[in-house]
Amino acid sequence: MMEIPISVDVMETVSSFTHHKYCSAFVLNGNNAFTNIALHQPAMSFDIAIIVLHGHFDNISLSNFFLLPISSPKAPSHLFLLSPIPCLPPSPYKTHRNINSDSSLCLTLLDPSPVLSLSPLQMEGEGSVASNKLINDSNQEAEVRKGPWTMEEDLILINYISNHGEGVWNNLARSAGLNRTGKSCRLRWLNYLRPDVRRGNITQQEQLLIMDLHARWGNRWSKIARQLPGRTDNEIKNYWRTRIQKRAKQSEPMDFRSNVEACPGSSHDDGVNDQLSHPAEEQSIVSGGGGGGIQLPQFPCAEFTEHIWTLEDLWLMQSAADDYYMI
DNA sequence: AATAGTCCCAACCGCCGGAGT
DNA sequence: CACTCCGGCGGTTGGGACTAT
Repeated sequence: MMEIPISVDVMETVSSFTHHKYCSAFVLNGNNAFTNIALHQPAMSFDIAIIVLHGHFDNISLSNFFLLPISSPKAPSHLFLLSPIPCLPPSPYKTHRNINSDSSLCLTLLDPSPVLSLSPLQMEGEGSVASNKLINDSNQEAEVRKGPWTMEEDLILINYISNHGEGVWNNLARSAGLNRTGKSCRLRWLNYLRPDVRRGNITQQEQLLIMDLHARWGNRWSKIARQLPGRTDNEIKNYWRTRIQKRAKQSEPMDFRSNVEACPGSSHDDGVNDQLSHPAEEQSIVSGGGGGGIQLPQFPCAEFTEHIWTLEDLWLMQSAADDYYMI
């Protein structure tokens, strides 16, 4: 992976867009870590988000970007992407001053209009099967696309829903110009793109809750998921099958037990089950609310820092923000 | 470094029930 | 009542990521 240093010129460009009251800019580097490069406000609410793609990405997911807006009560009105991917045709926002002679730096405005022109975000990695199929399909028309969603499709879907809301999914797919089934769009939105989808590892509390609810309800994943805000049935199902079921097969003692026992107030199974048997408390369990004020995470401030935000940090931000805005 | 094996999860498939006609 | 359409659900799987050899 070739790392491209962020030049001062880029910083100036970014800074020129950070005059907005609620605005932030990030560098997303190849290690899935976010470097905050121009944070002017506590990262609780963004109207504009600027993300600089730093380095080379073979496989990048839009969910990485949406970790930013989901920490705010509303989606940002604009999302800028600064990308060192070669840009054709030249963007009016294009900056110069080489970062690399081969790769221009593009500033792409992702306008929330329903019609989205092709951005320069085509990643090399997706150039093979998926996009070839897309091209072929455009010739043959009508053949519905399957398989992994591209960033373009994600953006189209997000833009469309943010402007028109959810509706009849088949109509939505047609109206948005997505060559996908309504089912596919629904699934993608609900399991992945929806702003309130919570990501990150399943916590000990969530694991306990999943096990308890599964004991009660069986494989009713969607029902179980409703008790874990932000978690999808698909995620819980996968988690169960790949972790819990596997361990059960191996007849290994669940490692959560030792951790649970280490937690004050949860010294044995009875206590845990008692706690879980009250739905009202389930909410408090998963949201981490144990009484007392909610501690918002501390964010780096104004000037440029080298502070690295990992995905974990952002997940923490998101959950804290969720709690904050629910007050 | 190369290969094989394993893990994980996004996305698909098929079925079902409800709503509308 | 029968049919169609659609959304929701649970089961399954392809393939990329990761780990072990």
